Amino acid sequence: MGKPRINTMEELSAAIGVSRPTLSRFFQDPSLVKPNTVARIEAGLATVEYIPNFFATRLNRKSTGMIGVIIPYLNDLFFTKLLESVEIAAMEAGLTVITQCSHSDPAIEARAAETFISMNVDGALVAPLGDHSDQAVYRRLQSRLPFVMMDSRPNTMQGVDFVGTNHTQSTGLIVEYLCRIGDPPVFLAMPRVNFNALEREAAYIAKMEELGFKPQVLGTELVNEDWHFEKHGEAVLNAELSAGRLAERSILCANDRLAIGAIRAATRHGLFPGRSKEGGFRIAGHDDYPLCPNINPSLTTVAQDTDAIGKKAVSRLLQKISGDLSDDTPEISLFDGSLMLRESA
Amino acid sequence: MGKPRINTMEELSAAIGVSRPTLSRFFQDPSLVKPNTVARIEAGLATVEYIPNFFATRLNRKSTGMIGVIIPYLNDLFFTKLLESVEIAAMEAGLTVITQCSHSDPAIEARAAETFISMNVDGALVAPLGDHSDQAVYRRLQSRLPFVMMDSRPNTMQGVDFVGTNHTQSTGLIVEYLCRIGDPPVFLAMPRVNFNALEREAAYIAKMEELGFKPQVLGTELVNEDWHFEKHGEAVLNAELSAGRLAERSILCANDRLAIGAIRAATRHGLFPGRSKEGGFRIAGHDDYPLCPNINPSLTTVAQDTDAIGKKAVSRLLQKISGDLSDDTPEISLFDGSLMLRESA
DNA sequence: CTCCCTTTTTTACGTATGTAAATATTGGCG
DNA sequence: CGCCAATATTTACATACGTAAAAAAGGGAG
Repeated sequence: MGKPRINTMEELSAAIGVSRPTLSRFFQDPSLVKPNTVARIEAGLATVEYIPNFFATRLNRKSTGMIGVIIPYLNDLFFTKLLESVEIAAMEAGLTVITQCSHSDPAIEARAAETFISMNVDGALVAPLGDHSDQAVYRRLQSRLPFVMMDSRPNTMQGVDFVGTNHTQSTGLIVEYLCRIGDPPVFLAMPRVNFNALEREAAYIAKMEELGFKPQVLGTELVNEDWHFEKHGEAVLNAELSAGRLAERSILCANDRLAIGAIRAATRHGLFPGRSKEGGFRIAGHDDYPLCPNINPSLTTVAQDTDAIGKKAVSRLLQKISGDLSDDTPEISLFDGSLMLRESA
Repeated sequence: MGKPRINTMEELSAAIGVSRPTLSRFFQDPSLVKPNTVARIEAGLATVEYIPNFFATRLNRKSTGMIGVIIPYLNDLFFTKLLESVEIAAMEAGLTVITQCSHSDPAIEARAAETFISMNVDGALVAPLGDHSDQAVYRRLQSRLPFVMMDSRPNTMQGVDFVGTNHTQSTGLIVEYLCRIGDPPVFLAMPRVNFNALEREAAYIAKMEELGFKPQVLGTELVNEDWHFEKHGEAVLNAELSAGRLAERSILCANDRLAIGAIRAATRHGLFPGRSKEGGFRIAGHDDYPLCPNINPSLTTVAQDTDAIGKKAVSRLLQKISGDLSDDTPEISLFDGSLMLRESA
């Protein structure tokens, strides 16, 4: 529209006849200004086009009202769900979220951290890359601002606030289910690049032994260089089936994307995993990837509570930002997984 | 590490004995400073921990070196791929990317636009929401800064720079393929909330008529309120198959996620779409969603060149930012789709 | 009408850096 | 040794707003 554009608060002050400090207080919190004056300001604002400068606003405030969020990958609906949950929670708390993606590159992750520090964000939330990460980056953030890790945690980062899934519980749950209904599962793992995958593998082994079964882990060797989860799952199971193995077994995949690939391998061998057939060939996953209900067969899995994780991460960060912590012991919040029974197991 | 922390350039100047303006020039571009001095500064920087303040840096520059990017959804790997391409291209151009997601909410989209203006970003790239968007938001951005739309474009926004797919070509390509190899396809559409879907529908109809076939469009009525693409595709095809229709037809879905749902519906009716069976039941999609190769059967589709779209959007935006345009006619860049022949059709 | 309290305005300074102009320094060369 | 050019430093001001203190204005109660 043709509203006159006003660039600074000074000009605005002149235009609507209210002093600049009063305007400043109005933009921070209208309740600090007398209702009568508020009305005058709002009437004036309706007349012009003015947006306070973001940088000038933050330059001399004690709090920027921003938090930084780093996720490792964009092309994974799990992180995307987590990010959505975080962004909504932060928005409800009135925070501006600056999201950065590492794109699988530790150097980019490090740069994102620098940016956050440089922006004086009130706090940072990071879902780390796998092994590759330079953990000095996390320690740096940890030492400079309120900091919470999400999803997975390097085993060398024990003194940090963390929010994630209890993989011992979640993996135990599905191992127990698979053992209860049919054959004890083998575990389709992946190359050791992901902390969570390792935790799940360990949880699988522990639960199997607890139940008196012999654990069996597959797929820890790299299949091809720039592998994707689905391709890896498909390749590993395909090799097994081609060798005449596993056709009557249950297969627990370290995550759903591996399972999607495994299902494809099975289908190409004429096998249709399913729980209908007692004791027969079954495939299960972990995470409850959004597409699980929509594939053939739909994938039995154990859901991570991404929504709870995102909300908790934000609320914990806010708590650390506000500074009213009874003690400064790092808080580890682990949410239980829940069984999603579908067709595949 | 125990490096002393230095907060301002003034302190840094005192600490390493180089004047502040020189430091300022050094941080903007070391080549503006004599190599000898550069060495001295770098030696000093290695001794301390200093990061220039992001806000102060941008406050008084003519260019902030930032661009804003808005995408409508996070939980869709198509947008995620596009965003990745954009972020990488921008990074290579030395730009800081501020990403905001609309989360299907026009109010959030509008707020994101305000944030960009308030941040003095050098330019904005937006993939709009569907119908719901308040188009005043786009016009506002368009009038205030270099602005390029991506992916889809409201038909009322004709005077804007746009980068996307040539849906007439891409849809025509797969319609032609389907007609050539077997039965002319019916079109599985979706409720009219998405501009691209409409373009594809129109392209389908045009190509069918060109080839002398009668177009048939399904699924334009809303199935349930908070529908997802997969569920919609599944529900629509399920209804048809249950009514004894379409079992021998070819089905072209407006996008791959609909197709994934359609395949599931087919499977549950004992139908396995495939191109092996000449003239038989087939399902095809549009987009080349990353999971297409991994489902059962793998999905034949037409790929959007998200990488080219992202790169072009960034380069066009840079061109507008630099301001050296021979004329100011909006540029419309449409990339062709390419056929991805897989198992389903 | 005056006093007192609340709110606003005025004034002034702070935030961390960019930027331009004037001045000083340095190095190379004749 | 001295001059010129390149570079660095000094000085000063600019960016747009936050914030605090002092002064002024406004409004209600007595």
